[in-house]
Amino acid sequence: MAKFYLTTAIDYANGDPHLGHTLEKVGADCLVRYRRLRGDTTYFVMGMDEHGQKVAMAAEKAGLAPQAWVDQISGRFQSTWRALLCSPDDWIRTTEARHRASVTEFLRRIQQRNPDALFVGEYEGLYCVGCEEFKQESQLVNGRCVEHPERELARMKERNHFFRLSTYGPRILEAIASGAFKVEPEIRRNEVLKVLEGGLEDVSISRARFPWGIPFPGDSEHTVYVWFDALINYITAAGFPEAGYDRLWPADVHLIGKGITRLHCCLWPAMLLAAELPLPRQVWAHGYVQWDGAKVSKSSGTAVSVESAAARHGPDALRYFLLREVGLEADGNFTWERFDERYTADLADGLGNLASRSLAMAAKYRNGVVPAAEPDAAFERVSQERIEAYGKAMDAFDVRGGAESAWAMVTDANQFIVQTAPWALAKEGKEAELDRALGSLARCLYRLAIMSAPFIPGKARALWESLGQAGDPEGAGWTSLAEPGIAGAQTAKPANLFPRPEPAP
RNA sequence: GGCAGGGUAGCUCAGCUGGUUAGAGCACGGCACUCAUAAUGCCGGGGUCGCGGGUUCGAGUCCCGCCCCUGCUACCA
Repeated sequence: MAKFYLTTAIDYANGDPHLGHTLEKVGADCLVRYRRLRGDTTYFVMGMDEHGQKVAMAAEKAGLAPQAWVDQISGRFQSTWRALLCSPDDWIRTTEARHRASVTEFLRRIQQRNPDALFVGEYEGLYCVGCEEFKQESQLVNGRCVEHPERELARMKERNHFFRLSTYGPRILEAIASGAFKVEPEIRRNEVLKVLEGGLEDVSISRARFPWGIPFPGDSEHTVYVWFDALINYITAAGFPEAGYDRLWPADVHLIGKGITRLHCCLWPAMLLAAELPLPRQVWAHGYVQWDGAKVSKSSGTAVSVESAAARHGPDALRYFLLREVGLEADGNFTWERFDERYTADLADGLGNLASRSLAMAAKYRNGVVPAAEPDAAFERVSQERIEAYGKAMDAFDVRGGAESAWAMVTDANQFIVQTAPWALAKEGKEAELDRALGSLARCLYRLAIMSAPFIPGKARALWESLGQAGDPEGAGWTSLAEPGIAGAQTAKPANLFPRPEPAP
């Protein structure tokens, strides 16, 4: 049994969750549920990044102390993911004591094992007194701060702790080349390789003026730079520095957004190398959800809220849409029209209706009991092909392909129904053939309940129960797909799994 | 500007090392069926494959140029 430790990016606690965050959490949950189905021992972590200047400012704006503010935000994120049927094993927050201990120990470890990796230096940059922060060249307009164009930027120096990132490029490059550290999808790997080949620069990892952070070990005047702090969460959640963290660490996958690829593929591995800890096996950087073609982010206020999207057709439907339509590779678009089309076609008229008609026939002709008959050979053969394609796609994080393969079985089944016409068999008294047809359909629904579970866990379970099965479909395990044990089961027609939307007045 | 990826039916996308009339799903139109959530099945209309050159017996598929889109271009997460 393999171990599968998956993390998602911890979200920055300066605003509410949006659809962009949602894709990642739901995508991760889908992968984890699939691995569970495969029999892996999974460990799935989500959480919050709660330190840093922007959080402190957001708290101040809200009239709250930082801790009170992040408590509130954290609760909001957590309940949002729970409502979307995510199944994390842990919820990590960077303001927790365990994380403070982890960051402190992580830095001490570097200080002990590779003291050269850390040094005190001068950070020099353009400082905006209005914002009270350093500005990057790229942030400036006409050489001025956008927020305070009336002020002159001051060239200032600050004593900082630095991390000698520059020395780790070759080793990271080597880890990627050897496959020990995988960066996916390919487009992201190419980006990272380019950066590494171009050489890394040292980075400052402490801040002197931002009290909302973890004190820098040995220098209480400074706090740990928020990214250095945040990245460590992945190993904190594994239990570091307590004994036994290596049961989970290294992580099998860090699932992140493409915008933070560099931090996860350059800075984080370098930090781990400096601390002499194993690198994660893989970073997967997904694309973004766009709203009508425009980027969805905390800065664009026009975007759909997660609540309204989930309320539209329920949480299962939102998960399904994001996974089927956007997926984890490229960017994808969210529109109400498209969402409604997918919902109606794939869920209501597709899976929902298939379950409805199949179980109605089972009830009508066999009192709901699944006949123990040899399944239809052709239908069975196609189903095995779907299962294989599904597994192949899901293994490669291709959730779109996985959903496509699973839902192709819906079409297969509908075709099978029309071809065999069980109602005609019943009329003609062809009992053996009717048994075969109904038994084949039950097997198909059984498989669909399992294969759809990573996407629509709530509805998959409802289907599972209506098939007279106990527990949840993931628990049935991968091998039960090949040979569903459903003959003799007492089924019941479920309430509409996916009601058709009311026609607009 | 540099680097990377992409521009194929109304929409989302497949099209491997070039080869007969360019595919799928959704949407749309017609027919069939009645077990089902007026659902399903079958058939069909629909594309100058970004633009212009070139190589070739033959090019979405290779080469050159151009246009457009997206991402990255390092201490905002």
